[in-house]
Amino acid sequence: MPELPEVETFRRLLLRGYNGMPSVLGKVIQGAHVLWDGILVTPSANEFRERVPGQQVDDIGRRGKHLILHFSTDSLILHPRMSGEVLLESQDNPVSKHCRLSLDFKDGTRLAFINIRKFGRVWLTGQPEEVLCHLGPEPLSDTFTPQKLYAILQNAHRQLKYMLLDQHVIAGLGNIYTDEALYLAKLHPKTKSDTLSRSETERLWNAIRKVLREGIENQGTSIDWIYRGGENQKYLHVYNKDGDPCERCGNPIQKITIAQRGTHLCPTCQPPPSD
DNA sequence: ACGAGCGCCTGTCGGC
DNA sequence: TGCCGACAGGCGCTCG
Repeated sequence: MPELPEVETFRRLLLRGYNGMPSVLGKVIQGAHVLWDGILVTPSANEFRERVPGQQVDDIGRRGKHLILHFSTDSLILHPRMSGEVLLESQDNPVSKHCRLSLDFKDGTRLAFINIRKFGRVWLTGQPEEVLCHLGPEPLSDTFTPQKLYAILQNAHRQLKYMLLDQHVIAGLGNIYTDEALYLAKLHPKTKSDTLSRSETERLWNAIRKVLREGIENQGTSIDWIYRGGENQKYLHVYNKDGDPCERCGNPIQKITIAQRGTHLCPTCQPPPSD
């Protein structure tokens, strides 16, 4: 599920508090539960349960699609992958069937990492940079400029869809926002990255930032049963719109497969590359 | 270097 | 109604 805007939404909700729950900042952990061991990359479940209690939540960050809870001595890194959610609730609530890991705070609240499909991953580490160092630049940061994107694209001869989904290249884009950004930029997803002109690159740069910013403003994209939090689904232009008329030209939106992923585009506004 | 295929999981939806 | 296959917002691996 979550791409950058959804994870950023989790971060902001935890910082600000929601659902009648206060912010998690300053909370002290009393107990830790690992309900499915496979969710932990490191350390072992037993070590996790021993190491976490007593630590306090000092800050919450995000890097790409990773949510980072900075504790007194360790950092807890959560990657929701396809079906992950973070839930702040009272310990009086029954534990969700799909809860894979949870923290009980001393004030009676609980942070639950919900993961229907067991694709999500969790790290507890004193060196978060070791987990995150493989990631490409943050697309919304000031240092991510059109010039930087141009250099990245010229450095490879790959289809744009593959390129944008690759977290080593840019951190945070997934299938929805990639399709939306390519549509806004009027670029076909099979276009080879190093064939883009400066102005096409600038269009793509603007489109990436626009779809991510709008996704955050709308608190993420909810799709049917997986994530019901956000409003952004109302504002999608191509994703899951196959057969609908393109808002720009009226021709039907098409769905094809690239990188084993459903890929949505307007074949008229996003003409296929000639090569 | 690049991209296709597959595996990891659980749930929903549509077709028969 | 029930069964069965296709499909799903991610990513790491192998192979050609």
